[in-house]
Amino acid sequence: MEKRELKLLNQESFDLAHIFECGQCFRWNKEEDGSYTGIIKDSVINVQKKGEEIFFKGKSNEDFEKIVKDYFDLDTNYDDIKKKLSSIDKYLKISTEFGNGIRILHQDLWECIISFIISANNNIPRIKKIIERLSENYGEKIEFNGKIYYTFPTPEDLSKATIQDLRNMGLGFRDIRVYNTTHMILEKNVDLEKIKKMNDSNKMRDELLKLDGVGPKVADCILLFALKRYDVFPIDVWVRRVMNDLYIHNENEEKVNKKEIANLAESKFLGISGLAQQYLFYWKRENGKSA
DNA sequence: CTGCAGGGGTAAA
DNA sequence: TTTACCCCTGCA
Repeated sequence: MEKRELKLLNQESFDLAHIFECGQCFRWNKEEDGSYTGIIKDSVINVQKKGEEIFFKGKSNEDFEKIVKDYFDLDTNYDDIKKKLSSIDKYLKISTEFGNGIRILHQDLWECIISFIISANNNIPRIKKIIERLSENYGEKIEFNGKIYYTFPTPEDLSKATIQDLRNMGLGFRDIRVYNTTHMILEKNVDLEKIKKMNDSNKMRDELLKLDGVGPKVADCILLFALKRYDVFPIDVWVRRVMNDLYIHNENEEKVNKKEIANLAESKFLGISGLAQQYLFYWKRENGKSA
């Protein structure tokens, strides 16, 4: 493990809070100085922004620059995306301004699958705690700047946990799902490497849906956050709320069916509905009903 | 202090 | 289409 540093200048659209707090990831934590520290595969990384400069410091065995560029999706031009989205209507215009600096992270597929299985009918603080516990117990230890961090466990490592072990770590009814999915992936009943090479979003989704605990919403989150499928549109309670408030106006929000939302998203959001969603979702969540 | 709803859904009936 | 689900927090 070696210490690494990387500095970026004039990086368009890069806001730490908006990236890490928009609900896409669970393992980044804010430091007292305003920077964020997190784990990307086997690397610890601290990100700090000072004016126009962004500093990445960390510990890694791999090509640090490559990891950062890939994970933070630096080859995608978000100014173009915002321009395109804000031309749609006033809500996209407001929300892309509000969420200026959001980027969709390119997360590890395996970690993303387990994380979003855990997210089912759960809240963010508890999701984060559970993922930390899994990492502490089954991941690998890394020391950085005097603190101890843990990588997210590999399928091999996590397969050592029994269902009872998982229950003891607070997964609740999700224990059996994580257990089954871990073993399905380990035994290549579902081959993650094969999924990464696929082109058709629908075929990828079909593969993911074979995993225990992966339903339509979780599958779409995985497609968006780990497989860079910007055309998918994960529909959860928040998205349904936002879409109803802005476009559908049904008095009984719970009666709005998913198909109606999906059709609306597909026709309206120019083939990048996943990105549109992140802006709308983040904007509405941070502003409550007043927005 | 106790009770209870509800949280980024899914699987099973 | 409806229902239970583990655990935790916030609030009456």
